[in-house]
Amino acid sequence: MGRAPCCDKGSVKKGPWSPEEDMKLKDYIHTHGTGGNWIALPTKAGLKRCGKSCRLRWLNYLRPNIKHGDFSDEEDRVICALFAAIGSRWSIIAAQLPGRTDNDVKNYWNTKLKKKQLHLLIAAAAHGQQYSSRPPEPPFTLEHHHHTSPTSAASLGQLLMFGVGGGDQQQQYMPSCSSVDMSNNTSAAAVGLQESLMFGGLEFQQQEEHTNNLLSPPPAAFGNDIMTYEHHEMISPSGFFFYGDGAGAAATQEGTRFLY
DNA sequence: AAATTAACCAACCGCCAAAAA
DNA sequence: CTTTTTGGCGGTTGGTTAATT
Repeated sequence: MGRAPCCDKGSVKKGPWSPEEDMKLKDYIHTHGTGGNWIALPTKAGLKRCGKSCRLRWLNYLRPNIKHGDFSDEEDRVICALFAAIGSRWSIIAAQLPGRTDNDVKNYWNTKLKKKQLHLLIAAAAHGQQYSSRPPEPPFTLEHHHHTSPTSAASLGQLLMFGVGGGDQQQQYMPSCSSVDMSNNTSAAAVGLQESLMFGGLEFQQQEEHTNNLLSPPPAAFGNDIMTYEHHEMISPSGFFFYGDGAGAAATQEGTRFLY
């Protein structure tokens, strides 16, 4: 038996929000706040909506200082770099972009940026050049609230990025600490890894099983040295080929191999 | 001009973890 | 300590608009 639904599906309205509903929600929150209880809020606000729906509407659209419209080049770079480092942790990525929501960033990545980056990669391949995308200027901070798995794509990225240069081994593999300050890591190696992981991140996300293989044996068996990862390979269903050669992961397509 | 396809994005769904009971 | 509730997250869907045939 599954969990009880958070609200009566039959009596709540679904679909797009009307201006009237928006007004009701806005007015209520402006005068009463959220009250720390989204489930109870719609009833109090006179809305026939699920609490989760209200929360989403408020966070993604109605709350103040939401930025809509085109993303800047700098925002592109932040998204790409963070995606490479931590994967599809949209809430964390969005937290680095004032006024942007996780939904917004996610949509932007899935519909535009992913393709844009792919085209850049292919264009670079056609000219026999190394792909280059300047990472964002440090410092920015990664708040890490939800630790998933030490072998997840996110952890892989963090491990590779933050593990360079030694440090506490447990923290490298279990990045459940409250924050990781990237300004502490300005080594050329880290920047190179950040760039080279960019396209690995694209597919690593969907390849947890493969990633687990990539990272075996288990973390406890590894030292601080990133070179431990050399010569692990994987192939994604999309045809991209990933491998770690000790200098970072790389992506190839249609027989073209990039070396960093 | 109409039909079809692609792109975009708001919103929903289900899962997970933390908090509360 | 266990169970239930809630908030938050990421993946996905479906409606709308734009572009193409």
